[in-house]
Amino acid sequence: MPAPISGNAAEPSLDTGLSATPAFSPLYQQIKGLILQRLQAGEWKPGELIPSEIELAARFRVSQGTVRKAVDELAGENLLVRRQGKGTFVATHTEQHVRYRFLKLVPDDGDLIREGPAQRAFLECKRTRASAEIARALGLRSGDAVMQVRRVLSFAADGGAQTPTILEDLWLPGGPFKGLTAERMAGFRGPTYALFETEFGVRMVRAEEKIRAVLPDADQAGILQVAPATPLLSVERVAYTYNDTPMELRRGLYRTDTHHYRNDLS
Amino acid sequence: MPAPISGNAAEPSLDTGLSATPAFSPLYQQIKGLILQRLQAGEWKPGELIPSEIELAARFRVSQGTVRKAVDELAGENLLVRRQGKGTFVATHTEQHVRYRFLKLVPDDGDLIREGPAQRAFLECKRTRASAEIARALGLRSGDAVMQVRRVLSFAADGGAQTPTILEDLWLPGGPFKGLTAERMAGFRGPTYALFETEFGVRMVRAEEKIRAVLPDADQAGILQVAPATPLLSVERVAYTYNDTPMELRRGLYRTDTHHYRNDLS
DNA sequence: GAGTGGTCTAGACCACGCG
DNA sequence: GCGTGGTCTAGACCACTCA
Repeated sequence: MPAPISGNAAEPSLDTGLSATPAFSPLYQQIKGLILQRLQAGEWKPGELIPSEIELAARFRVSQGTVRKAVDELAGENLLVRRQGKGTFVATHTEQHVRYRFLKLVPDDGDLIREGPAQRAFLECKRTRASAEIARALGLRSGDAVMQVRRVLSFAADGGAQTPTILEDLWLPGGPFKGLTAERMAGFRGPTYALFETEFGVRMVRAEEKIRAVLPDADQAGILQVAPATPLLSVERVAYTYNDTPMELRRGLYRTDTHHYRNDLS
Repeated sequence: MPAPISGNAAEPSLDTGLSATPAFSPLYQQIKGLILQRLQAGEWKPGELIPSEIELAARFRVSQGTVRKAVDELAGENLLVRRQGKGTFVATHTEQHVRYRFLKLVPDDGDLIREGPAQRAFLECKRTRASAEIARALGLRSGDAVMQVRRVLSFAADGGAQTPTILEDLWLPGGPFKGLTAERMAGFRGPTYALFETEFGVRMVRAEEKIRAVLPDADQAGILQVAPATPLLSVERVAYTYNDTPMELRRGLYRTDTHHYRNDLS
């Protein structure tokens, strides 16, 4: 139980060699950092209950209000989930009441009902070596081992027939994802990121997407059952775990004839 | 200076006819509502300094901490901007150090420098009547007066030549935007939403976008100087002012050969 | 130095979930 | 009824801005 600072009021934390700016950091930020460390270290695992504010306050030798502000920020970043009367939990993709937290493609008719969590078909799951481009995105070196997955998501149209709507290629660093197979992915109930959490201990925290309009090649058009001249959304995503470490590169092709990519700006 | 509640602790606010649930609302939420009212009423205008926390606390008969929490939330929603040592200001699109807060199209080479705030050409600005579709999006009735604007944004390519990249059609309710002309828009320095603020008193607070991949018609292809078979991003935006009132419908076509739509997920 | 927002504390009470 | 997070208060001190 490290006492993060000495006095009562905040002080410039550790002195970094060149102290151009004293780099004042509020106490609650330091507490936030300490909590983050424990999350990264896997001390508190996704879905688990973390110590109560009062206990954390005692442990860190600060007031409950200071812990509260640290936890507030972490909850705002979707790393923790507060539940009044129960406690504070490590956020998870498993039972996140919003399934598909990162999937912004929604049916045109505002039906959020999501007719069954989409049908997934895994076309490929192989171990390969990272190209320069893939390596750069994942923070690896060219030639490093990576897992490559290709899958198709189909959504039920009006009649109930499944329409292939998303074609995705995933690249994952070979180390953490050793042992990933199409069978394991196909057999898993729930979001892919939930599988990554429970089976590989990798929790995706945030992601960046680059979106373009493109035409599919013959292969892609065939898989998505569209004419070659059909414009599609190209969605390139890099997903990060704790500490801004990239852990997934994903290239998706979205049909937008019955769905659209929805984004809220503020 | 209305005292929002009677006692010391929070109480269920006004009793709504059917009191199925007492609808408990924290004090700071009520304060937030009161501040919002004043913002909507234009009592504090964009860019202006609002009263200090201490004065607001006195005015509302609550503690500074309660005002602080209300202001914190409003700042989080980009309605207010806090500046330490100076005060709290009403947010504005004018000098928002991030120009183009709602424009997510960025050059492929991560250069955020934004080579000159884009060159704008206004092709049209006319008063028309709302179609059923436009009316629905803007919360009007079919046939109501609307302003319709068509413009092209061009960005400098490597050499320095301007490349037409965005073709946008805007629809605005005729009432608030009476007197809008292409000349006024062309002559205005700064973001369009800043013009709306200073010239028409309409402040855009948030927006929703629906994105698809499409092919341009002959007209559109000509304006954007692309082949007819070039896939483009279709970005349909509804922008809202206070109180979730829609005030703009915007349909954009984005070229994505040198730029991409960037989105951060968390 | 005065005024503003920012941090930190300590204590009280409330709403919620659960046994 | 207990423990949790949620709200509210009052007061102290710190960091920043500007005259």
